[in-house]
Amino acid sequence: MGLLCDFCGEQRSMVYCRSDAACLCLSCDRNVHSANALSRRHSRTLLCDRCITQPAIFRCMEEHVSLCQNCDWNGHGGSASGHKRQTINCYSGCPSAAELSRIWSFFQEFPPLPDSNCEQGMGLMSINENSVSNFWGAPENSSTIDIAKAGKMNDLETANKLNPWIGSSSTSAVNPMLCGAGQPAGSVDSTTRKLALSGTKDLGLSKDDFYEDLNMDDVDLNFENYEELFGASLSNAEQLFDDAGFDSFFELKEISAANSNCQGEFVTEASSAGQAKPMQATYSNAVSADSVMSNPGSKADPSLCIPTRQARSSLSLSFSGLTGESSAGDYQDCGMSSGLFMGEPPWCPTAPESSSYTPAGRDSAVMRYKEKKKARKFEKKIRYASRKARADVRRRVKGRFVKAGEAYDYDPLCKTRSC
DNA sequence: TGAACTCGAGTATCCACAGTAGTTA
DNA sequence: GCTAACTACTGTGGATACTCGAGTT
Repeated sequence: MGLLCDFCGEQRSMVYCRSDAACLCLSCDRNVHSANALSRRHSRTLLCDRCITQPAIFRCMEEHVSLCQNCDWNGHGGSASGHKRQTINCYSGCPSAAELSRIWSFFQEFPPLPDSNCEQGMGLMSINENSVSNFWGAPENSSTIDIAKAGKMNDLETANKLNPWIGSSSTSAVNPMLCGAGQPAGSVDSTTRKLALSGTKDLGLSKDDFYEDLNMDDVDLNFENYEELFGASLSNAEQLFDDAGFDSFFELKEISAANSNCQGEFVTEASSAGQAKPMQATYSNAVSADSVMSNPGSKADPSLCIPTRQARSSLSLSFSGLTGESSAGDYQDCGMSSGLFMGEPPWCPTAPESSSYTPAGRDSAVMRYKEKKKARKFEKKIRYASRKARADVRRRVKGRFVKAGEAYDYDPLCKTRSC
């Protein structure tokens, strides 16, 4: 990745495609992602104007630059800079320049492209309404309030027109904080996050929908030993999860808080390290939190994702203060939104109810946790729909595929062998 | 208290075969 | 450099066997 387009190597790269791990100019973006229906699903976002390697998360309206989380924090001061910032949404499909300008209200600020063909090409783009899937809610919820204030997205109908992601009222603009482009260290203020969450209710989305999309269920899977992992520091972590709508964590909190003897080093560390610091997850056994939070179903190296049972028993997940070692980029490939770990402010004052747990409450929480775990969907991503279609109709004997023409005991097309 | 047993949850494996990727002529 | 032919590999779903931990006897 670099300044020049990874595809043509000539034009200045402007957008980042996580699926391709490529930085592309607008022209090549259109060419590459109009090739087929699958490529049109790739979510892209702007490149950081400073490092030109990471997907941008925010647009600084004061400096007119797009910044990734790293550059926003390191060179820009994050939210502390006081600059008015706008969240940069992901998009998919082949939006036109006009549509991009509606997704990104600042799009017109961009200097004219050196190659006029690019802009011309952009004008030829079209959004494929059927080629994209929903990652998250509508932009008026997931973007910053500034958009609405600016009157760019204050009309739901207008927003829906821009939104091919959720059926008839969908958007192609997705908050990169929540989309697959990765979740860098967060400087999204809590207000924004709460707004985004409250918006889910308006859209008919539940919190379950939210954390399912963010693979939080997978996190549950990894953290079998949640009571040990979270210990009694839940009062802090609770706020973060609560902000993000993770009621499962609230349940964990209830369960763990009932076990008052679950005190770890982490508690002391988190409380003394100062609440202004974003947290960093660390493993005592050198397994990075990144690894743990990343795709739990990975077969490539399970040991990196899911510690052995023995190791898990000795694990202590530490949500301590932020250290400079943990860059935003470290989290960008996490299946889970790292905003959960890097949000600002990371730790809010302890919730008043956190100190009053009863055995009944614990039982209730355990029950709810088990029910939710039972109802959890283990959906896997289908990479080849054609293969799935064939497998769906392929005849089997005791679950195994059989050669065409041979006897079978299961026909998915008629469910009974008699047919 | 520890051993043996049961139960449930989760995971690995198997199968055929179309499609993809890489190599060679 | 391009094309065709060939080989090797991948991924798909359902049933089953297996492992492991927790609970019970």
